[in-house]
Amino acid sequence: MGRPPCCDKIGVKKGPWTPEEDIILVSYIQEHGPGNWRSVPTNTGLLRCSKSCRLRWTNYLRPGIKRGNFTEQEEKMIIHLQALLGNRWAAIASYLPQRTDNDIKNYWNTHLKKKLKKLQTGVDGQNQDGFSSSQSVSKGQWERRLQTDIRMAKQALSEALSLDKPNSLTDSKDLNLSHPYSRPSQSQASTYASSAENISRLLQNWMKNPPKPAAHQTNSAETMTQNSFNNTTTAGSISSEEGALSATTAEGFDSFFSFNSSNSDNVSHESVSVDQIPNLTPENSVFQDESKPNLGDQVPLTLIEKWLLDDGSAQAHEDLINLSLEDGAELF
DNA sequence: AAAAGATTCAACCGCCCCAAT
DNA sequence: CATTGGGGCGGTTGAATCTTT
Repeated sequence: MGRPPCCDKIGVKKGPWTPEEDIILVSYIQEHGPGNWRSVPTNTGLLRCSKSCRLRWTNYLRPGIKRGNFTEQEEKMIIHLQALLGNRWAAIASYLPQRTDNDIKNYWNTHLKKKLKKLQTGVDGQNQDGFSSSQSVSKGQWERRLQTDIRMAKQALSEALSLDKPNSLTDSKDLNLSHPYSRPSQSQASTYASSAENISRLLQNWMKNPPKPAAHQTNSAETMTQNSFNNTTTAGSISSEEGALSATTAEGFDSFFSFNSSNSDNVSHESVSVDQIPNLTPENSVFQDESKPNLGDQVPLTLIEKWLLDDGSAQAHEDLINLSLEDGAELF
């Protein structure tokens, strides 16, 4: 059985995305919104499979993504969430709205795993990272209690619900709408900055690192009047910390995306409300439908943060249990 | 300065879920 | 009911980059 991979087709391009491809993809999504990935390669002419397009969008081009520089708080959240949820990176990522599951997964595999290993083999007590063993013991106890509570509550709930099918909360679709573990919902509003910001940064970087001779090039976008792009650019190279492009070129590219330069110049890595973006056109607002939990829809996040960062917060724990009863119970 | 080794992370692969037919 | 196929997820890979020798 099993279907052949969607990317096995001849003529489907693999490997790193070029800036031209990024622009094409972003332009298309700006116009049509994310989703219906199957049609993206056909409609855009991109020689990429639909999965590749989706991945590129969700992991890199999607607005509001924060890259690199995980804070200590984020680290702690990831560690505790990983302990709770296992390698369910998408679920973990739902608590860190600005991070992608891929990013978290990578960070876990490259940094946190080692860190924890060190901690386990290291000396007792306070460690260099600020995680104390006593704290983790306390967390461990809490996690066990949490699991037990969830299991009991789940059992009670399902018994109760078996008497009341029509409004059953086991209809996970309804429940998931408000749950942080839920699959991203198209209906969720977003506070993401426009992806134009991402592209703008990307282009800024490209301008900083002028194109190399055409040997590196792939098909160059005909809409661009510039030389062909440097093929090596994309990921990791557009961090906001990178220096500024000359204002004129930045403005030029920004205007290409109906953006003013202040947005792209001042990428704070904080989520930017669509309302805060002066030049955001109605087309851009399609990103409001982007499918990640947003910061405005943050009650569960706040609770779990409270829980993660405050051992003594029994009320937060209770609230969390209440909120995550259904999905949480499935975890154990 | 150069080679070797280590690390990082974007992208791919294969599997699963589930809605549509 | 079974089948199909799109979308999503987690694991893995490998090229690029960084660090050490």
